[in-house]
Amino acid sequence: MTDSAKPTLLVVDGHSLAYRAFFALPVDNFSTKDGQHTNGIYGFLSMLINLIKAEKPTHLAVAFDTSRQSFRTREYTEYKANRSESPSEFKGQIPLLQDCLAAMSIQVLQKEDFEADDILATLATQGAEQGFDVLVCSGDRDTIQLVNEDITLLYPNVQGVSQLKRYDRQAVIDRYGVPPEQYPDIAALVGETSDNLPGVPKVGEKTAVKWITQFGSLDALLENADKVTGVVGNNLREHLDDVRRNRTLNRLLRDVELPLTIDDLEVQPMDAQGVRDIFSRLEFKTLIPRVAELAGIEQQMAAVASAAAVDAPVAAELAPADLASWLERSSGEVGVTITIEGGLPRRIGLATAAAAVESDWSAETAASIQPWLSGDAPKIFSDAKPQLKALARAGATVGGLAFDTIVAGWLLRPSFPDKTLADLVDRFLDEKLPEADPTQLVPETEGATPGQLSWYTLRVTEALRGEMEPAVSAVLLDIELPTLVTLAEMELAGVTVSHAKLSAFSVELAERADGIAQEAYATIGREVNLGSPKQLQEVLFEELQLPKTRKTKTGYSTDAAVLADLQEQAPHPFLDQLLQHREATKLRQIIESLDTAIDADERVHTTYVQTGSQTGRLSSTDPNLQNIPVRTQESRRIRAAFEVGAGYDTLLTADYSQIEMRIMAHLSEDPGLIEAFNSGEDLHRFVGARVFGVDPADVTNAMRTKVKAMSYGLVYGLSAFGLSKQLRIEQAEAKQLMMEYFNRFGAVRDYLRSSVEQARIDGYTATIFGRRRPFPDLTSPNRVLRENAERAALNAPIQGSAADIMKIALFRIHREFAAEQLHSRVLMQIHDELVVEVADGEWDAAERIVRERMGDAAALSVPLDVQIGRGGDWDEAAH
DNA sequence: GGCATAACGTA
DNA sequence: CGTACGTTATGCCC
Repeated sequence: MTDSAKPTLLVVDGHSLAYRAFFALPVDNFSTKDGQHTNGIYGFLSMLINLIKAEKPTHLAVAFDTSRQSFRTREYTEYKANRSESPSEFKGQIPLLQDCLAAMSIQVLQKEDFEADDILATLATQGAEQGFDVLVCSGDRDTIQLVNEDITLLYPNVQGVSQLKRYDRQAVIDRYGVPPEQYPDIAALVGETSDNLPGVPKVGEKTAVKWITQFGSLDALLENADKVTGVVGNNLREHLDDVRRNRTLNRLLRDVELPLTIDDLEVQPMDAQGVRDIFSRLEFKTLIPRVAELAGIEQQMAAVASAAAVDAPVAAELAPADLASWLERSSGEVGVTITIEGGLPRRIGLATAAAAVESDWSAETAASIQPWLSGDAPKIFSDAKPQLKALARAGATVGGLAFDTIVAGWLLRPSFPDKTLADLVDRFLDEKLPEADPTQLVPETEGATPGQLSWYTLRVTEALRGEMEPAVSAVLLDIELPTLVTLAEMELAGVTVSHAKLSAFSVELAERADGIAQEAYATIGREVNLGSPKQLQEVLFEELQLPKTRKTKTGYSTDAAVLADLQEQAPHPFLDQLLQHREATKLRQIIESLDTAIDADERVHTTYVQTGSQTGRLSSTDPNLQNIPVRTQESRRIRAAFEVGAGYDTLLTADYSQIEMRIMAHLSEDPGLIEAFNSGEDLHRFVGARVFGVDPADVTNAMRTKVKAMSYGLVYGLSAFGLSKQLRIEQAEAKQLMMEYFNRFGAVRDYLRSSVEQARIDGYTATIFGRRRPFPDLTSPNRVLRENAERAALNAPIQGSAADIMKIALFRIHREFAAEQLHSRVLMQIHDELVVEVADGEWDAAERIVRERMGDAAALSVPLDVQIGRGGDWDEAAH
């Protein structure tokens, strides 16, 4: 412990200690949900808090390096030249760490051209002169030279930064055999690999100490180098200049000009609000109380917390008529919450920043607020779609949708599982939304009421807006919210599915599956569960002794690709029977799930999950209408069960052809690819002609298949390995194909490379319209993680831009149908395809609107080609 | 009932 | 060792 009569100055090397923490703590456990790595920050702060608690410094500073360049690199260009660039996950943490220190009112020092250790040396020297007990905390051994009666070094041990070893003068002598001021002499002789400073070959600490002790000083040793015998003596004589250089470079400067004095380092009260804000942002929940305790600011912290966690206002229960007058008196945006029971509105809660009101939903309520609800007055929801649907069922329409917290939260962090307002309150306000405990019959805690939920919705909105870049905000307002309204109506509309067609097919398939199963049992001489991969493995690899296949977590794969391979290597009738059985049962499953989803109106109402993907695509559940089979002739019988509904004339399908390749052409500006799309020639034929150097007319089917696989693979970040597997060709041939392809379409390769590089720099990808997707793993040292991220980052702008374009087309079609007072309506979206139910006499108008709005949804450097089909059912309408 | 896994359907 | 999804049955857990 330090002498309590003397003030204590603690100076810390922020860079070296945070760097150690970075490698000591697993990055996976220390990342915010949006992917910001915090292990270095956390480790450093944790250490610093412990240090302050133990040492109680009166004065404190943390020094950082400014860059790798310093006066030392100018003197000796090789200095530290062997160090690899510090990982960008680490670099990004330094500014955040400095923000934390600023909030904790701790002085941060850095100076161009000097290293952190020079600043430490200067401060320590000044502090000692001014009568301080000085503690230097650094992970750099050069700071050993600073130790004297007044200056103690705290040096992290190998495990990390949690344990600091205390070096006073005696401890240095005990450990290194020389007093601190002579340690740089030892280091100069031995050299410092991490600084790229070679020493005398074969000379380690032992020899160096022996020499210094024997000759008394480094200078004396160098003058008498001829007296040193043996191989090491020769080595010494040959490396005198290296030693002198090392000694020059490892001397820390003690007279760096600094913009402040030791007095300025006096420990200051922390900014409780600031600490809370930045620590919350970094999700340092446990550090907050530790800092608070340290600073003696529990009270302030608690005050800040409770000031932030304002209790929701008690929502006043209003009579229906009073809702309208309350709304008239309110101004600005209103938070809206509709609770739903049996698909219909049950209660409504409204809130402004100042107050909340609520009411049961009734005909009177509806009448009272309908003018406001359907008008342009701005309304903010959390997960608006089900609420809009419930209102619509009750005959109420909503205008002026200004924000949706769930959709906004997803746009900011598409990888998050935030699906409820409670999640967002937790994450963005760092508060708990009051929730009734569902496990208790009589809950101790009351859940928030609709009015209060609306109030929280407004507060979360404010927090979300604070984080939204204008471009992302534009995606919300210009794409997502109009899409949301459209999706609500599509879900309400549903699509007619013929139970009769499905059940007939299902029976056929069931009979066939049974028949195949019996044959299969006969083949292998026993009954197994053909749906159990586990039992199949026994049959295939033990009983039938077929060659082992691709490994899975639990054994060997029995998937279709593997079974097809096996059939070639070691043909066996069981394999084909199994494949056929799978096909029949799979189709039957899909039919059954579809059939049970048919509602009383004979229609299937899927739910489109607007926040269901990381790229911007929709997903579809209950049932999933985006994976209805289409590949085989037989499976299209399922599509044939999707029929035009009563009161309508026909189905229209419209799909974008090769939209992702077109986006690729646009983004890469590849002249060849752009020409391909402008030429009117079949894309793959055109590309094949270029790649194989033949006339388009002479492109064979095999050639076309290959370039088609290549083109599509590009969008997914394919490898030669993957391509060879897909096409069942040699890897060398796949490699050759890729080379030829890129020779002809070089800009495509350039674009793909540069787009991943840009994402690595930015930390996210962006679509043409500004939708972002973060990719923290692009700089991961873990190769698997990094390469997975690279492929996903390659694909995200392309898939995402296609999704943006389809959404824009979709809601514009929806709006134009309404504007032209058509009864026709969009029913389904399958990523690049729309299915429209066309009313009597509206074909021409509907076809024109769909074609035009899909065609002009985005202005790319190539046209957007739209294929349209017509028929009484989905299969017929396909073209 | 809840969970992970393998398999497979779509764009 | 090609992206993005959702659903199903099995097999295991409690």
